[in-house]
Amino acid sequence: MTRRAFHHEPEAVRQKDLIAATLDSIAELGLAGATVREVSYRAGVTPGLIRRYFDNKERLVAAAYRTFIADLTNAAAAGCGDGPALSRLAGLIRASVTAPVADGRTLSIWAAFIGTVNSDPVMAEAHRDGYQAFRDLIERLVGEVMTERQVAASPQDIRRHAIVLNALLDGLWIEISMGGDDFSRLDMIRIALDSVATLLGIDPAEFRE
Amino acid sequence: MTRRAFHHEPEAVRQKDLIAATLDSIAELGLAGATVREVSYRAGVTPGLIRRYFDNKERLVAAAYRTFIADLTNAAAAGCGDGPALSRLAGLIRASVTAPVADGRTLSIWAAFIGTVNSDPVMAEAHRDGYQAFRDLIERLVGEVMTERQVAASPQDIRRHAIVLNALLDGLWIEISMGGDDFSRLDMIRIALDSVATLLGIDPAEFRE
DNA sequence: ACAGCAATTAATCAAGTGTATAATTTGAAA
DNA sequence: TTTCAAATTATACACTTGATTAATTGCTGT
Repeated sequence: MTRRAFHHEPEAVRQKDLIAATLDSIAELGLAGATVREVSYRAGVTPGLIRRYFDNKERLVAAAYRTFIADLTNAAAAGCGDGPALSRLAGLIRASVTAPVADGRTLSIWAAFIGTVNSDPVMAEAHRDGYQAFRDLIERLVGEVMTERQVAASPQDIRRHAIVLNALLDGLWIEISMGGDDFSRLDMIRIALDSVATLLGIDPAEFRE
Repeated sequence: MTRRAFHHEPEAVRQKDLIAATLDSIAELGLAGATVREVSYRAGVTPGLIRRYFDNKERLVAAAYRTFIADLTNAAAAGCGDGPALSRLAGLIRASVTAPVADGRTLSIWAAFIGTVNSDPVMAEAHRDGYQAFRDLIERLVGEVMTERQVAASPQDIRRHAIVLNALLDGLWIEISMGGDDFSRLDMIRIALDSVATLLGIDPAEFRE
């Protein structure tokens, strides 16, 4: 009997593949379905190999969470581009309510992770690190919009606006991603843009590009 | 050797206790920690007993989800009371951003469940049933507010407002429940009320009771 | 008081889990 | 071509999981 053929891969590639397989497993089978065997099978390797690249399964899952949150934040931020702050904000909003940021797969993975944060200190740390980034991004953007429009706004005002905007975007993202209602007939991008404009005291007409 | 003493309980009581134990386990240990043994231990019974009241562990978890969502919706709706639609809406908002609706335990359970909806058809059904209730509640309330204020609003307008309001409340609920930032210095109730008022085109001053 | 049934426990099982380790293969260096 | 460390596989182990079943207990009606 002969062993299955294999070939060496750089550490970075194997880690990336294992993390991708982990996220796929979680999305399709839930967190409970992301077993060592399932993940290794999807990554095209043998279960034992995982432990060469990650100390624990726990570490693998935590690494997958970090990657996931970073990718998600980047995907949202990628909608910003450059230009005036107002149009960057519009880009962020548009990206937040459309795929690939807003879709069922993303929500499933996110929820599975959030559900563990309370009981798993390792996950809690990974969470705290990654989640602040999005909040900071929005707060900075709101501040720039205010100065750009020469609106006097105290740091407290900006912070309040950022909290509310972040909440609205999170909520819209969840509603769209869950897909319970059919939003097909609705232009969710316009709804999001108009709502944000209203909250910031901006004429919605200025906000549509 | 003697067996442990026990006493009979009505079916409804045992089911309620088992569901409560399930939710406690999920909140404190995550969904993976809600094992048959852990749940039965917390409920003060033996693992085998679960199967007399629930066909599967899957059914138990799904039943726990139904109970959880129903209680959550009721807790939020309980803030409404009666009176003018505007003050009922304010009550709903206040309840949504304060404990026990908005707290870490609730969020953990919610997220754990949502993370399974995509991969578990039984959970998906339980989800779809329960989640519509909150949306309908908000939509009805928005409609009543509009007629009360004699503002002309088409069903589409009301629906749009309900979607946005629901998203904002969901998002604020999540942010507060996650507790990453310290909102201790901020009056989140006022922030929520002001934001909703702005979105509905109502003078925020009218909204504070 | 007691008979009988339903409720509950205790013990067990097969399957699946994460982990550990020895045996094997690969690929690059000499 | 040969060598040899590193990467990968295969196998095994101890443990936990959900489920099953027989034995026992509590309770209610008579």
